[in-house]
Amino acid sequence: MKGVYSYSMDNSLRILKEHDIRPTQQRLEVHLILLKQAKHLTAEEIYEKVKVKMPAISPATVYTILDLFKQKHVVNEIRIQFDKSCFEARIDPHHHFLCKHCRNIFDINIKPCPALETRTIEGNLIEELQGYFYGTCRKCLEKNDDKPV
Amino acid sequence: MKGVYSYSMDNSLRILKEHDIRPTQQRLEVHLILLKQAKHLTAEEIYEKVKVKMPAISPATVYTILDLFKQKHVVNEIRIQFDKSCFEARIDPHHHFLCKHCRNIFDINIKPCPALETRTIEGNLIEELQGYFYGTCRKCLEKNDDKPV
DNA sequence: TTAGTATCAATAATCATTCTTACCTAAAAA
DNA sequence: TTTTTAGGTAAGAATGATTATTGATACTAA
Ligand SMILES: [Mn+2]
Ligand SMILES: [Mn+2]
Ligand SMILES: [Zn+2]
Ligand SMILES: [Zn+2]
Repeated sequence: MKGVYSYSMDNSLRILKEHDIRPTQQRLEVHLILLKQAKHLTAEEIYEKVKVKMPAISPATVYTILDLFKQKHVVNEIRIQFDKSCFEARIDPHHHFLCKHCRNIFDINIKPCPALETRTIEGNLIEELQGYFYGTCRKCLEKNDDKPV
Repeated sequence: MKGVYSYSMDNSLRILKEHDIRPTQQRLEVHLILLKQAKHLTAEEIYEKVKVKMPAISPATVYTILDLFKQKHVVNEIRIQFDKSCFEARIDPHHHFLCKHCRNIFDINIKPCPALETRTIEGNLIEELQGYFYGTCRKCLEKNDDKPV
């Protein structure tokens, strides 16, 4: 993660161009937000952030842009929460953890993960994978906060 | 899988009792359907099947029952499809594959999977996990059916 | 029996996401 | 420059799976 992404509009511009995405203002803004945050944001959260700079934008536009970004592989969509999607600029396959207590979502590194290292399983071609872990995060364990929200 | 489940109402009755679930007709019926199918069924599909025997039942009841079953760990819910959940009677942790072409969902066995063998990762306590794989299944590869639906 | 509790069906409500439509913009063509 | 064209966007309606609510019924324990 460190240094892989830098947070300038120039960078977003370059990345969009590299992926054959016409860089409109709205698309640049959405992409920059994801780059800057380096977090997992819902469409709603992204919409709220874009609206600060572009008050006229609509949620549907954000959804459309995220959909395009997904197809062009400039964002990763995760469905670790049942009721809504999150998006992130990190696109290399990696797993996620959702804490039942604090509801935080963060990346998980499984040391040698066979799932991440193979292209096929039992003859089936893997084009995408998602690993979701649910439980109690380290911080909440320390707080002895055992009951889920 | 072979022989682990048998498909009688007696078996459903026993399993519900073992999990402190009062065995109503509706609950037994939903459970039996999942046992018999040994597949991944949506709430809608389960509802349609229950309705054959119990025409008065409503979708909300099926959702309520599935929710109870989840809490009591007699079913496993998988969210490999973005728009709806599937349920299965198999409750030991295992991964799933969704084929983009034929839309089939099936179990995947990762030989030694560290994720399935550990209770904590980086200090975080894992209480549940889901591994979702997306791509082209063996059968569709054989058919040389390369384009997703 | 009777009060208290749990379950259920039906309906309405929720709410993230998608669809539809009309307008707008920017570049290509003339 | 003017016209054409394609694509992008905003707004609001529609979708559809799931959840909440509610009133009725069935079970349970004393
Ligand atoms: Mn991530
Ligand atoms: Mn399964
Ligand atoms: Zn936590
Ligand atoms: Zn297939």
